[in-house]
This record gives sequence, C-alpha cells and structure tokens, in this order.
Amino acid sequence: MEKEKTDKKDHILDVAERVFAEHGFDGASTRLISGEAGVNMAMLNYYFGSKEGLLLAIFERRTTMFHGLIQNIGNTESISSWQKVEMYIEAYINRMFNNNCFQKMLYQELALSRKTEVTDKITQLLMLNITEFRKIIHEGIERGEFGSDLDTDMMIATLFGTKNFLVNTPHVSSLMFGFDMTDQANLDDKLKPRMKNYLTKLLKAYLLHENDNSK
Amino acid sequence: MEKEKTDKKDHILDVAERVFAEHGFDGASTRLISGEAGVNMAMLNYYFGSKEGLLLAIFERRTTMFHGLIQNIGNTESISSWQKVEMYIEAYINRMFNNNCFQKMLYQELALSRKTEVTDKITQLLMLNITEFRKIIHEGIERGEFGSDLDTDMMIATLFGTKNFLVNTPHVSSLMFGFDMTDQANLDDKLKPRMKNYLTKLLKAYLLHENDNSK
DNA sequence: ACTTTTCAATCAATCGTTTGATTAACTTTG
DNA sequence: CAAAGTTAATCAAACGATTGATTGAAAAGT
Repeated sequence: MEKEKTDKKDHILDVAERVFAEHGFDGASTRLISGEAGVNMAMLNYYFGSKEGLLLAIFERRTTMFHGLIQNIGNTESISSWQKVEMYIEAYINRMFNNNCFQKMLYQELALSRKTEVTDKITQLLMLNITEFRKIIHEGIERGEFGSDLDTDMMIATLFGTKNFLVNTPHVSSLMFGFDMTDQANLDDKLKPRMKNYLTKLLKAYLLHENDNSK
Repeated sequence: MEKEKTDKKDHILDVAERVFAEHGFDGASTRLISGEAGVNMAMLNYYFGSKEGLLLAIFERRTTMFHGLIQNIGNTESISSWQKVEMYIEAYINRMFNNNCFQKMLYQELALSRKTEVTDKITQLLMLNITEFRKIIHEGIERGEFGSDLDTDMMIATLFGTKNFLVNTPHVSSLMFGFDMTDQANLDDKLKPRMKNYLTKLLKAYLLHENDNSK
C-alpha cells in the first residue's frame, strides 16, 4: 500500500489547507483538522511530526506544483512588452484561482509578525513572481513602449492586492458584488473573467496613458 | 478617579489593538496582552467582560472616531467628479495610515470564516466607504466625465487591496520597497506620498483613458 | 463606611503531543 | 502455499502545558 498512503496524506493536506484557510493557523485545532479529515488525531503527528510540520508540508506540496508551472514570459523576444503583461495577468489569475484555500492561508500567515521557516519560504516564492513582473515592465520602459514615470512595485501591490481583497475578505466582497465569493463556481464563472478584463484595462491605461495629459 | 480609569482602559485598548494585529485574535493570549499592557490579567475581564468583549471594545472606539471623520464628498456640487476622486483617495489614505494596527487586525478578522458581531460591524463600516466611492464614480459617469465601461467595484478592490497588501504583508513589501514597512515613520514619509501619487495616476488613467485606443 | 480597583491563586476546558496496545500489510521462511 | 515474523498504520487514552475566565481577599479611592 504505497499508493494509498500518499493518497491519505494528500487528503489530510487538502483538508488541513482548507481548515487553516477558514480558521487561521492558531484557530484551527488539530482535533478539528483530524475530525474533518476523518482520521485519528495522532495521524497528524505520525505523518507530519507536528502542527507546524503539517503547515510546512502543505506549503512544500504547493511549491513543487508551482515551480512546474513557472513559464519565463520575460525571456520571450518576439512579442511586445504589453503582450507580455497581458500574458502575465492571464497566467497569474489562472494560477491563483486554482489554489484558493492555499492563497488565503498563505496571506493569513504573512499578516502575522512571527517569522518561521514557512514565512521565509512564502516570501521567497512571492519574490519569484515579483521579479518576473519587474523584468517585463523594465524591458517595456527601455524599449520606450511604456512611459518612464511608472511605479512598478506599486503595480505589483495592485495586482496582488486586488485579488487578495476579493478572495480573502469574502464577507465584504460577496456583499459588494452580489454573489457568493466562497463558491468556487462563482469565482471561475463570474469573478475570474471580470478580473482579467478589469486588470488588463487598468494596467493598459496606466502603462500606455500615464503621461498623457490630453484630457 | 474617573479620568484615569478612562486612560487606563484606553491604554489597554491601544496595546490589545497592537497585539491582536501582530498575533491575530487566536494567537494573542490574554496573558500576553495583559503582560504587554502592564496590568493584571483579571483586569481585561473586569473591564471588558471577555476576550471577545475586548475585541468589540477596540472596534467600538475606532468606529466612533471614524464616524466623526466621515465627510460627504459626494454631496458637493461645485467640483468635478475627478476632483472628488482625488479628494477621496487623499482622505482614504490619510485615514488608513492613522490606524495601522487597527486596520491590520480588522482584515485578519475578515479573513476568517467565523461570523461574529464584530465581523458584521466591520462589514457595515466598510460598506459605508464603498457606497461613498460608488456615488462619486456613478455621478462622474452620468456627467460624461468618465467613460461608461468602468468597473466601479473592482476599482474599490484595487484601492483597498493595494493598501492592504503593502501594510498587511510587511515581510514581503519591505523586501520589495527596500525599507521597513512596520516603521510608522517610513509609512508616513515614504509610502504614504508614494501611494497617493501612484493611486491618483492609476485611477486617472483608468477613468479618463479607459476607452482610448489611440495608442 | 463604602465602593471601586487590583491582585495572586485557581478553575475547568482545550491545546498539541505522546503513549502503548491493536490491527493491517507485507516479507520471510519452511 | 501457508504459517511465522516484521514492519507500518491506526486507535483510544492520557500527558503536561496553556487557554480564557473566576474567585475572594487586599488595596486604593471617595
């Protein structure tokens, strides 16, 4: 039973990811997690050593999945910088909406002051995404395609922050938008295309008309 | 000693607000809070009834302060809609940077699934801000000042989300921007003006050039 | 004299973790 | 192939530590 063991561990990780996202790390007790997963409480420590180890295991699993998905848009030569930005937005949103619970858990952990092994690894992972975006924008500026008075890092904060606000504060955003933001179907069918459309227009306006005072 | 009592309660609220922001509600024990505040643990229950009551008291205090600050930009007739947006951004950022810990605490609470009295009140408070912004944008659209194909609610998510990302994930944003985001002096001197400048340009580009395909 | 505030001590409950026994699965051996 | 032996997985029970909260008495204030 080598296969089933992996399946069971994966199932625990799935459940724990969701429970951590819903209750936060401190608010999610090991009894709650094991109960939701339908396994004995001792199995968590048997498989992952500790609660912290469980968190780390969740992160490691997603990280290896992520690294397989990274596509170096920046190194492509044949397309315009704006097209690269469009591709980045598309890829970013697609990636984010596939790990809803994980993303939520991740930013809850980042909001706390404590520095742990997990916190550092999260930071490193985010910086990968950030570096990729920076490269695209700076190239666009050098090419003269974008204006020169751009705040690249602020754009990243906008990109990441807009998504986080919508997904991580579902009580508010559901009320704003008129549909349940905790329902994955709504996220995929309604929010996702709307976000792509909006963010593309927003960044396009900023990147291409930022120095334009004609109006 | 009527005055000192209020002072001491206020001091506890100050400390608790910070500790909640740093550790989250579940991660902040009553012993830690009382220890940091330099008061006996039993004082928390004596003054606020329970840990939850303490959280509620923190919120109530800020709410009454907020309601005194609300200025109805929307109802002013003599200025352009764009000027109103500029005023809104200015007022929003000024307000946010005065309650750093509170804001952080607030969004940590919103990220959790549990629905409490506090959660509902937070939602109501945010909706006030949202409604005000909506009014300004819709007026601008009706006046023909802005394009008609705007996503107002997404703009709100951008406004709130950009700020949240910068302030609520200090580990990452400090690394991005090269200065310590947990230092209030840096926030006031460096981040605040940069954010105002950026958000103004970003929204201006989106509001005024959104339908422009000349480039 | 009386009320309010403060405190150390303690409460029951819950926390993450460990234990030792039991069961299941696989390997070795006769 | 089947019995014995070995390892891995699972479980109820309990561990010490910490949690939020309460107590009743002492201290301070009026």
